[in-house]
Amino acid sequence: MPLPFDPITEARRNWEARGWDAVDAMTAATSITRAHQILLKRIDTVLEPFGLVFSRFEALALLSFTRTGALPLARIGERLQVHPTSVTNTIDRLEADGLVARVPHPTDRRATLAEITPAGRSVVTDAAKALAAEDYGLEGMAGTHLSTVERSLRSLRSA
Amino acid sequence: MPLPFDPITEARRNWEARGWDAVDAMTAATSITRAHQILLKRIDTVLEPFGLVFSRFEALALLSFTRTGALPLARIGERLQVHPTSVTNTIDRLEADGLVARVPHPTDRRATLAEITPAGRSVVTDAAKALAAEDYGLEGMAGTHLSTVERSLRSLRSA
DNA sequence: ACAGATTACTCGGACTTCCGACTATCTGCC
DNA sequence: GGCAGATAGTCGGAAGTCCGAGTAATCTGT
Repeated sequence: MPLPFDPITEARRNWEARGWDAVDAMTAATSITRAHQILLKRIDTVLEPFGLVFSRFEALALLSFTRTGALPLARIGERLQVHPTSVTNTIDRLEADGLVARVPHPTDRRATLAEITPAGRSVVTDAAKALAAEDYGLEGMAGTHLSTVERSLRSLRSA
Repeated sequence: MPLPFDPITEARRNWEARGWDAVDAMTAATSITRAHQILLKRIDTVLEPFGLVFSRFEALALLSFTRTGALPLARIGERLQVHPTSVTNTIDRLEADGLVARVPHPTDRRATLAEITPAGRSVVTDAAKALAAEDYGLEGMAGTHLSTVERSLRSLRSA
């Protein structure tokens, strides 16, 4: 089933043979794309028994960290770096499962707060343990590489 | 518009304060997810004038590297690590735009080859130049980090 | 030779994400 | 005050990905 060679190493060879530019950048971009594919699949597999996917888990975790357990949807979108409509969809699902509740913002009538429920706290705690037990899908990676990746990618997201 | 702090650094702080495990793995996983979001958006923006998205560009580039300019769909899926139905969809789009053509496999009547057209070769060459000019969306990253990321992620995809 | 397993591709459906557009509300500035 | 512009959330639609299932063709073992 697995290929007898690494597709990215092979792609790099082709790129170089063709004389195309920015080979290092291409290789890095492709690596990040593949890593994301693999990671998301593994994480969602772990999360599946909890009725979650990664984006919903992230939202739930974020809410669980707040002082009051609630946040306006717009703030969730900023933190998770996703489009407002994605937040609406995410919260819709979490609300349908009883893990969060929409409550009106006390002073701003435009805004809606998503508030984590006791069930939500319970689920997110269990799910976090399950993910930690699987190293968030990164089991194949040496520990030193974990912080290296984070450090190297920091400049990308700050830009 | 931009947050006054790094959401991932902030998340890490929360994880630690909560006493959750595998903090390094969580941070790395989240970093990869965000990097992918940013990257894909930048790349697709560059590719948009060519009527491409990254997955279609990758397929086209792969075909352009083959000896005959053609490959069975299944082989494309292996190389790009995507589901067979995604390949069908990708090739559908490329075919509709006249960048590839489906031709029957000469000896295996189950298989279909996707063959790059002259128009496809022209587009992929131009698109590759445009992407290289933007460093594949990785402009914010120092050169040394590019190979570091690729090396660190290699163990993940081989597993 | 031939039945069963495997492989290749496609279709329909479910999900997630984004964009554009729209309503409601708030804010700043004259 | 009041109006222009920004901000909050939702809806409809487009696109991409995956999974399960189905059809067709090829391969394998006895």
